[in-house]
Amino acid sequence: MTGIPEKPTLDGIEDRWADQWERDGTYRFDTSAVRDQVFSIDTPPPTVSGELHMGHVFSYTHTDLVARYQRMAGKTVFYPMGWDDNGLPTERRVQNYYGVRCDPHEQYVEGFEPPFRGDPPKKHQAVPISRPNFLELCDELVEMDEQVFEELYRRLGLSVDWTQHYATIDARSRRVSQQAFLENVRRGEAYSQEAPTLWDIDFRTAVAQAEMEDRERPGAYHEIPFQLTDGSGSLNIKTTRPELLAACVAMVAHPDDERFQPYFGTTVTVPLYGQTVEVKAHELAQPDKGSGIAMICTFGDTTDVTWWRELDLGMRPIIGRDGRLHTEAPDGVDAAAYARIAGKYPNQAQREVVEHLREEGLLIGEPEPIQHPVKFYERGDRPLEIVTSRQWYIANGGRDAELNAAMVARGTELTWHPGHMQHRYDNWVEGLNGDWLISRQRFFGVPIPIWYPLDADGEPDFDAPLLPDVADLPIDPSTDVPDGYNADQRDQPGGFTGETDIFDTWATSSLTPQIAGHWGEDDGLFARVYPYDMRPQAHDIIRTWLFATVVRSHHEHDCAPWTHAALSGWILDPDRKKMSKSKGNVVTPMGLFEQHGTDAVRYWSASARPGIDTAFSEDQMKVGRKLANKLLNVSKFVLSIGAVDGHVPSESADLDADVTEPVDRSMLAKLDAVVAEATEAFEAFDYARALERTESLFWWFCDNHVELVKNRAYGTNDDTAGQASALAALRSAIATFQRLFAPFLPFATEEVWNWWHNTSVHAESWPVPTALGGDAALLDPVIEVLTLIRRAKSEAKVSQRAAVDRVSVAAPNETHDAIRSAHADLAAAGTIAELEIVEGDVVACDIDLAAT
RNA sequence: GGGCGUAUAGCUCAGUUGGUUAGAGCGCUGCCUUCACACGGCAGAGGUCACAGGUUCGAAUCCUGUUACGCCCACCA
Repeated sequence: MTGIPEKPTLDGIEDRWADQWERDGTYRFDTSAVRDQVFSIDTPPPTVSGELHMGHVFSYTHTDLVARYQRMAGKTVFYPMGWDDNGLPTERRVQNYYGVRCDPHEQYVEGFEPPFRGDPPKKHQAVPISRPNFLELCDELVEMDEQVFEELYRRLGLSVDWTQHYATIDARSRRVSQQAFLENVRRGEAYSQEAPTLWDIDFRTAVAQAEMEDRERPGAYHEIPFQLTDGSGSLNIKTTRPELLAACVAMVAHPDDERFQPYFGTTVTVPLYGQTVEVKAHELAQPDKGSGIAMICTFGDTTDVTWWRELDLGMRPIIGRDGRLHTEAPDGVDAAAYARIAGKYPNQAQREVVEHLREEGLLIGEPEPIQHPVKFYERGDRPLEIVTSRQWYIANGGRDAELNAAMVARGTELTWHPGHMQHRYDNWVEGLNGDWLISRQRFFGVPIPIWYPLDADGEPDFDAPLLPDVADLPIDPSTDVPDGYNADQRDQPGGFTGETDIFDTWATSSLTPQIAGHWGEDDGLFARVYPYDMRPQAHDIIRTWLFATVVRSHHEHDCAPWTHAALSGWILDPDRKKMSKSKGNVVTPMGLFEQHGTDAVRYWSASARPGIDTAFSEDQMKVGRKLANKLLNVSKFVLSIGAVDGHVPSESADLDADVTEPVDRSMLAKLDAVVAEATEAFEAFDYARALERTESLFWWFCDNHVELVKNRAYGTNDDTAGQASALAALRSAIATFQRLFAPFLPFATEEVWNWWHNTSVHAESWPVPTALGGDAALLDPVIEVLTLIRRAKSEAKVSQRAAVDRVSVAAPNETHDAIRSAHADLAAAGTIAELEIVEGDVVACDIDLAAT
């Protein structure tokens, strides 16, 4: 208990209380709690990029509001924190920070010193280093970044239990990730397959459907004739990718398209390259697109893959993993013609093919420019190609209707906030077109824990993978050796070989509930927190993080991973565009914390309704600052009345006996209603509503009720019972407001609470309505009269303290009792000598100002 | 092409099952240097609730349609 300060201030309270909370373990999870007492949160692990941006502040505050409410409402809150440091963003950051690049062919260098630590010059050529050296640098940088992040999150006032923390690349995450995958393999939910796959030619890795996005790109229709092999004419196609003519394996048109029905089953010759292909029918062919008949190539797009599979066509792959056309012509393709494009990138090959077509007179008309959507890896710079390779998949309902229905059903088990976000989930699940591709041909990530036996020729047997023992996890198959083999049998005929791929980052982060809850390591803890109560996250990763987590939970635990999914919106800049670095309009949170105070920044976040994209607004932060300041000052004022040496006399427990005045009971009745509303709102995760109701009554309380009763509270009228009533009601109200605001303004409320308590406000119980049964409406006509008196003084341009000789209040009969009950308070608040009440249709005042 | 969301004061937004004169904050105007707060207080001006129909005694709220903006999804020939 610090007592009431002479001059309350918000300056410096963040560091003081953040340190205190850490010392006291205020937010520590009680591991002995039973499940019913626990509120568990599957916190999003932010990508550790070295800086916190406003989007983090915004959404993490939302989660913290709910966590703080639940804690005060009596729950033990499991609020862990994770860092997502696994995957491409870290690889990129390591490359840029140290001026290196990973080349698996390089030899490991003991004690390697990178050329730079931070900001290599722009013209610096990245130094190739081995994979182990690269991973060491990843670990080093991640550790530095995480320290910076933790400081920022503490400064934001998150009530996280920092002892419950994890990183998606740490040993526990690797173990959980590998163990869950091996369970998937054993149950047949995970499998490897050689198949056409979306492929980023720059990152040289396979890409999942969820990481793919459409971008509008210019292209052009090239009209090209295919000669019928019986010489009876030609069929013309329009294609945007003439460079794939050499990969053509068939033509296709819609089965009902009368223009092409006569040709189904006949053959044509591919121009330039001479291979003979058949004309096929398939419903996916669209009669109104292009010329109505298309060529099928292996592979130009995902429709080609579908056609190839369903029509059981042959394969003529021409694009390699490096994005270049193969140097050798595929089967049946004219080698001399192909030589002109061999080894080129697709865009170069296209120019060459068009030139070639022109030379041969096989281009009908000029290419017709169009804008069309092209698939990109969301982090990539060049269009995705489709390359055949062996990859690992987890069944997610993309190929199995029954599983798909089960995944949709899991979505209905969740309570979505806001509810309409479920549509996005349904949309995504129902639109899946394949299983979840989890293997990546990258370096920094969790290794796929699999080996393959090699036959006498040294060829791996992919159908009989060697699995490690769960007790040995985590493992790295590139250095660890499977049971029954010796290290020197690695990559030898009759020996074994390790899987070189790693898991996609989502394959690990889809297990955050299991990682944070110590699944497979502390079953008691896991049972206390799982399924979690809440998954907070951004709505743009429903199709990735949210869906993937549901998939893993469905397979492993046969339930939904949480009961509530709370989706937060985005920050928009004042032009209503999504805030982004490239636009140069990102503001750093630390500067805002320092300028406005953390509580003020949190206030801005808290005033945004759940799931709604929200404009960045420093004005809102100023309002929050004002609110925090007001809370300090009104607390000081109220608590100072009747205080001794800055200390408030201990509270009487018996409000019923102390609060006797109808006016005071009316105020507490209004507060009761707000407590009920705020509680109801928080139970529905609507923190913004709770704030708005609380704040609205708070200002009314400061401006009206305090002003009305302060003279009685001072005891200026020698009304002892009235004074006791006023003081008890004021202190009760202040105690309630301080707790109602605690989730929103954790620093300011802790500051004022400690003036008169020895406990943390964040460990206090959430307010419940009093049992006084006051008449909430009683004060309304009273305050109306007070406002009229103020208006009269304002219009007369005199001070609000100016004395009034006489006021005649005209008011409807039914309000007379109420106004009479506040007669003395009104007279004192308005400095009125004589106040009379007469009948009238509406409340009105006739005021005689005293002569000055 | 399918789906979802939003549209209320100059700006940012509330408005809970349809119910008197549509609310708040910021900004703006005027006033008060008041003994909790000038990082303050009091008061005031400001709205055809996107548009068009419909249901109803009564619509910002429900229904239909239209427009604008944003987002998600979709097989890109």
